[in-house]
Amino acid sequence: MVQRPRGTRDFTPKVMNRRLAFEQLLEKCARRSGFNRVQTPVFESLELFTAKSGQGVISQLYGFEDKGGRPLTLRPELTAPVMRMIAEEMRNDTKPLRLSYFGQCYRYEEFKKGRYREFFQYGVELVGASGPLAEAEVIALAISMLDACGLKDWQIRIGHVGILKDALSGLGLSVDTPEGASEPPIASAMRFLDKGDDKGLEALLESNGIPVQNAAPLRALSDLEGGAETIGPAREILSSLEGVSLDALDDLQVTLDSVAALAPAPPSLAVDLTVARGLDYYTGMVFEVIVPSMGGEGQVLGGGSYKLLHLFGLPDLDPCCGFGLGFDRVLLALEAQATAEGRSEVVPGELDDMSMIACIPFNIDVSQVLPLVGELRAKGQRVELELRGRKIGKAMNWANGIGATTTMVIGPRDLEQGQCMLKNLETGEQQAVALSVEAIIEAL
RNA sequence: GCUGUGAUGGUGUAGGGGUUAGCACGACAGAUUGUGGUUCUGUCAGCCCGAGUUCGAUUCUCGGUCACGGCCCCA
Repeated sequence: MVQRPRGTRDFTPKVMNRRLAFEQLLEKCARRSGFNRVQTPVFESLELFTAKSGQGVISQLYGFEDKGGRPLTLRPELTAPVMRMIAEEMRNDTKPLRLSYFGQCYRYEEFKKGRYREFFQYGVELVGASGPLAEAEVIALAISMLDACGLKDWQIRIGHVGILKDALSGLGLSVDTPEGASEPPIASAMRFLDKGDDKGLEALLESNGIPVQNAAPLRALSDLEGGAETIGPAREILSSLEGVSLDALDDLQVTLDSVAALAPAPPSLAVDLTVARGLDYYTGMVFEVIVPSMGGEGQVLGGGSYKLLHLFGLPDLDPCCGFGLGFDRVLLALEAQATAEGRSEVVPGELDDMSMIACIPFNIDVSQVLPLVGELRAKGQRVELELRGRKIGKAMNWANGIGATTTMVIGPRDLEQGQCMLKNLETGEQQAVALSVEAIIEAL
């Protein structure tokens, strides 16, 4: 038997119902903040992603050539396509742009729980406005979304790549990659700080001619933990270092205050100056959301301020701010939470509007009920018609099996009397109702 | 990139070098030609793929594929 390709998934109606409910919930949040949905192609020019992220990404791309030999690839993420679309289609639109998107992305890598070769990303980009307030809008939306989906166990970590970068370059570490090295000294330093590798950090400072005693304040800075109150100590540490500006820290303070005013309070908010997004186009505030119970694949959302539009000839619109939400991962977290709490509703609202009429023509010609079925559907009712001519007992079983909430039995006797028998499958109550759309809807 | 475990009807599982391969759920049909979720009966449906060892492999060995984990990485 042919199986589905490695790292992909099928979604049955039951699962899809949940996914649609989740997508709609996210979309509603986005719309309330003024974000509008866009969509881009599933495949793009290969160049779009190599330009943004470098040649290194090619190994994880589903790349191919079309019949004209043009190098293409399935998209590995959605930020670059949206930027491309802005440059191509939206140059003259009123700024700032608030865009949301949702779609499949593809990465050729080993997959596991919460990590698939075909995965779904929901995200937003705020383009054409920058600074602490724009950043706060984006973070506040992320918090509102997670709050709305009912997830309880999560924490948001907010940082600012500029702060640590300024401190390090202020000390004299270079942002340029020396010959023969794989990364600039400043990136090495950030990695050592992130991993807690003090020896590596000290060796690095020494080899760059920087007094080793600077390692201690850097370490203290990156070890800072806590909420918004962390800004104070950070300010003290930074003030003790030579040639370091406090502007970024001031901005972060404004962002945090604005977020607190705009969004519900998250279960846990941490200011962490070592939050580093993977790629270097992030220029300012960065943030991520972790679900601790998910272990190694626990990062469910990540974003920040970045500069990408200069690649498309629109440097004036940089920096932008946005985030991507791991649709599959959040759903996994919600499912785990629902299981733990013994709830059947995983996504808020997924069980709403489940009413469905199972129409059972009994010993009559089906054509006699078709107009009624059509009218009920036209009025917005979900109506499923028994198509196999089952006897009454089996038909009831069928109605039960498809999850109908009401059965509508119409037999010869009913036709004579101009009625149908409506039965509520939950309560078992049955009543005769006149054979008209209005009467039936009224009786539901 | 490294590494551990596994693969039996549609689903979940038992078993084991020669078996009518067992059980549960399921779907379908009947008991029940105007009323479901219970019950009874019947039917449907399975040893991942390839090679090797063997008189004989679903079982043992190797390879592949797929699945589930732990690291590394993660736009």
